Amino acid sequence: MSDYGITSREKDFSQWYLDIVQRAELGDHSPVRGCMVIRPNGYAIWEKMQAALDGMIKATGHRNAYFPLFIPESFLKKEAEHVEGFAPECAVVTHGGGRLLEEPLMIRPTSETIIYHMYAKWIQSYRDLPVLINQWANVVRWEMRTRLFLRTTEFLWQEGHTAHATPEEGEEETRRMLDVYRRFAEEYMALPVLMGKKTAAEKFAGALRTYSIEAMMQDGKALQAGTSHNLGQNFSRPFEVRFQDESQQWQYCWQTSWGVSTRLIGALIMAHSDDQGLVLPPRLAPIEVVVVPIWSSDEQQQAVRAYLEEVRGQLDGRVSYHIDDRDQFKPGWKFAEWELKGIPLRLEVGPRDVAKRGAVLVRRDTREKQMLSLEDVGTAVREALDHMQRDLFDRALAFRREHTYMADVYDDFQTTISEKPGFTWAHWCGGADCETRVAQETKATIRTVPFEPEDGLETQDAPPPEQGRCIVCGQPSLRRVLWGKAY
RNA sequence: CGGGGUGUGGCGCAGUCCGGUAGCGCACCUGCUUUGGGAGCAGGGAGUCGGAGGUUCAAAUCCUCUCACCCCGACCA
Repeated sequence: MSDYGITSREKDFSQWYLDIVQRAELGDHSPVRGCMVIRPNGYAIWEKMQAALDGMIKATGHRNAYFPLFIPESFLKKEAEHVEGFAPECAVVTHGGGRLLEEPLMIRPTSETIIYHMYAKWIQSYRDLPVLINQWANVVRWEMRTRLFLRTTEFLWQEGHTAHATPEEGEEETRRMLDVYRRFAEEYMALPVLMGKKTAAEKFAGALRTYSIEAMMQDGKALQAGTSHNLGQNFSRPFEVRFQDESQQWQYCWQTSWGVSTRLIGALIMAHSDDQGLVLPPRLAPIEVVVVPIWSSDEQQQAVRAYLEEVRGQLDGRVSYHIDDRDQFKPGWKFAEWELKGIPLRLEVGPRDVAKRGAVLVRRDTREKQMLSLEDVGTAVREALDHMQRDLFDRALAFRREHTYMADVYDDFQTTISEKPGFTWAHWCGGADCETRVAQETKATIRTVPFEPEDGLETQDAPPPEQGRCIVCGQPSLRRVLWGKAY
């Protein structure tokens, strides 16, 4: 019963991940290296994510727009750090219409440059601010090593780009959207995340500051699940995104950008799924309930089919469901199949249920069975979905806490990092050298620097500020930062 | 780019060392029996053995080159 062609997590975690992607038909390799086909099962999850997040982005005052795929090569070069960070991984178009182009076109790795070029045209006055725009788009980054959903050459994402009159507004926006991502991860993905600041080494190329949400996968590794950047005036200066303030002075805008990508589907898989297949949080499941009718004789089939109409009455308008009445598969086969695909609930309806005027409800995550009477089906299903959503979050949070450690001296830190998959809180002086040394010696990097009480955002589960010494150099440190191996 | 591995019906694999009529399981098609945890029997269809050269009477198998994918490392959401 355990071997349906999925490698167990214990045996080989990354093979398990790839098996889920293939067997649940979420995605597949394309003929082009590193590129991914998102299959209908995977895309349906992305559409659920888009719908929820798009609503949250609009609720915070943003509007959607679309900017082009091609970026003049010269644009990317205008911000020094930005070009240094992205040029090596850009795809470049040199020909069009059979002729060599005068200026090569970069395929966007991200859209700051092209968008801010346009902002410069649109913004004249403080009355034009803030500009709050989001776009859903594809981007291309020529990565060395790819993995379906987690890192692919082309991926889908949303990128928000805003312009403000003051640095305070920019900072506020950066944090607001980070918190939107946290809420989305927690409430829809059932994924607990740690918010915080990125170190200089990990920040976005061209940003003043980068914030992120970090999640723990079942192998104890960290996954950056969303980022929000305070760009300061780093782009508004080279792109001349300026406005006249109330006193007729020309000022450069204060800007932000923020994004999440199809990588979140990878996060979903690695956070919740098991050796039987995909486990989806109900709020992102394309189908919430699959109904599997059971019969043998024709008379039974007629009775069950008639009864199914009553069951539908319980489900219609309350949940999204699918009735799997294919005759070529036996019920047991269907059970396994829908579990593999991650559908949260299964409702079994057979002759015994017709006789008792009931149904059997089974949860995907716990495989717990519940006998229902017909008139309770609608509410029981709704309740089970809510419970499952909450349980997935609680389980993931408990897992993260169980796999989070403290270390005070470097020896201890190294042992913990190498022997215990997970996160480690340890003191750090703030120096790039110490960070680099740890990365080289242990493969662990600083995933996040917790917010301070006065920041207005809280890094849940972070140890409070305290006097300590950097685990590498021994210099004084005022707080522990989060270390871990990352995807 | 470096190290390791794999390419053989749709999928998973054996066969390669030691050259000699391409095989197994699943899936698929037909029929009958089945249906509350991946059904059984009988019959059937399907493969230029990743690609290109070479050696040989003869190549999935030996030699050379090449391509793709996976795993581990260097880059990253």
